[in-house]
Amino acid sequence: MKVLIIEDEKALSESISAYLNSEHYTCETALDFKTAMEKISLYDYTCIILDITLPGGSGMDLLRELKANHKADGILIISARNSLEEKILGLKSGADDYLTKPFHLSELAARVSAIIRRKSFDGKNSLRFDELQLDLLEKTVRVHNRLIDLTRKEYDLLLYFISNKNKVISKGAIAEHLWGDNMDMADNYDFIYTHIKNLRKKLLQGGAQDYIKSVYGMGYKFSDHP
Amino acid sequence: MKVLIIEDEKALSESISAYLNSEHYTCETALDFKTAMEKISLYDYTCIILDITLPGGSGMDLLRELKANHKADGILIISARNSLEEKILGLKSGADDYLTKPFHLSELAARVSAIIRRKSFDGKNSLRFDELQLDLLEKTVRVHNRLIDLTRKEYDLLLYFISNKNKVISKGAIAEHLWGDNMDMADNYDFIYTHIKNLRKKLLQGGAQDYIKSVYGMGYKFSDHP
DNA sequence: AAGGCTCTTCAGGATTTCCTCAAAATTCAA
DNA sequence: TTGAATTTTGAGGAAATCCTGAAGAGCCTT
Repeated sequence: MKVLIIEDEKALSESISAYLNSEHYTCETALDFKTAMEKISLYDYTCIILDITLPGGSGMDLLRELKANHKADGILIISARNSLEEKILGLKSGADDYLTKPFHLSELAARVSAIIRRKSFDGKNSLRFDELQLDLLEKTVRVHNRLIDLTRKEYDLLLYFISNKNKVISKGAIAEHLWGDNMDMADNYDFIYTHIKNLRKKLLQGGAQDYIKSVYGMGYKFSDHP
Repeated sequence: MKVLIIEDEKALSESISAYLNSEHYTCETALDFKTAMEKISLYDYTCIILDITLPGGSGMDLLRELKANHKADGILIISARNSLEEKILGLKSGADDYLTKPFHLSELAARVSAIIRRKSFDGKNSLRFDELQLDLLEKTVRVHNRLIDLTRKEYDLLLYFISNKNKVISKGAIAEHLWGDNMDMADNYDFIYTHIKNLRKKLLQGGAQDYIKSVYGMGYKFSDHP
């Protein structure tokens, strides 16, 4: 799950990043307006954390841009306490949530998590797929209530599969979703093979079926019907 | 499904091509105006990706050309962010969708897929032909709800047949649509024969009729009435 | 610094699909 | 009816794709 942090205070940006990272999110940061615009148009994010009081006041343009492209990304606005309440009130309607500095990182994380749940998972915090139960808060996966220990990439992969069940997913899409763009994979899908293999093994060992069907020459499909 | 990429930046053109390839499209590229014009007048494409900001600004001429020939091809325009918004707005009406650089390859692919669905499949993502049901996302084919396992080429072939039902299709056209122009087949259609044979066999074994009629000296016709 | 965990790379082998080829069958036209 | 062109078919090898285990690289914790 990818989060973009748009915040010019480097120290703050980094601590947010570190914290969310430990909470299992893949974070990217943008320290200025230009970088932020580029990243937004280039990539999809599950959630965007936006400091509305960017120097130059262009935070609002960013918000407008996001709305114009009607991206489905969740947006969490953070701002200094003393900024103009009214403007922010207006902006608030465009965003999904709002937080004034200073704040506890744990609160930020909680809100990010809430936004993502609301946006992507219909307000629930667990996904079920046949015998599999995936808890978004605990970041755990269970088969028949028995815990399966997955690494981060495996968890991401499984989450991506489940949210695209029954669709054939190309390896290009997988690579892009799990690694972003800082990966020049050209014609090398070795690591995908490996992660798929490991995920399969763990699910099987945990007592689940092999939901991951390989579709030769096309990609993978996550489904329960044979 | 054939896609033509008209884009002068070779690197971009190639990564688009690679990605769409992994998503199961047959891609051809044109790096300049002249090549593009030639290809367009020579071949049919399911979708055309057009960089409107070609050097020389002839992207617009191309669009006009396409409209004049009222080809049914779907058109997706890509352009640099800073190009003249108004002109583009005008052009927008002629095209089916519009995307500003830089963009995410998965987003491009999603739009291409949407255009094709809208243009060719009435917005649906599944096709029905008599007893046959073809799902574009799952990439599956069913006869009376029973799954038939097809290879990539067989699937492509069937999709091509269904979208040209009741028309006689030449082997040249088949070759062009399934292999693009990077295949010098001279006068050898053996591989088409083989794939037709295999497709027929699988459909029959799956309990379907033999919809594929051979038209001696002409090609094939996909139809249900005898 | 050492150990553990995760991620990546690599090489091999297994599997699946694709293409080639030649012989048999079919169709068409004279 | 006969012969030439075209299509169908099966078999087998070539090529592409996928899987696997093991080893290396990187990072974090202790």
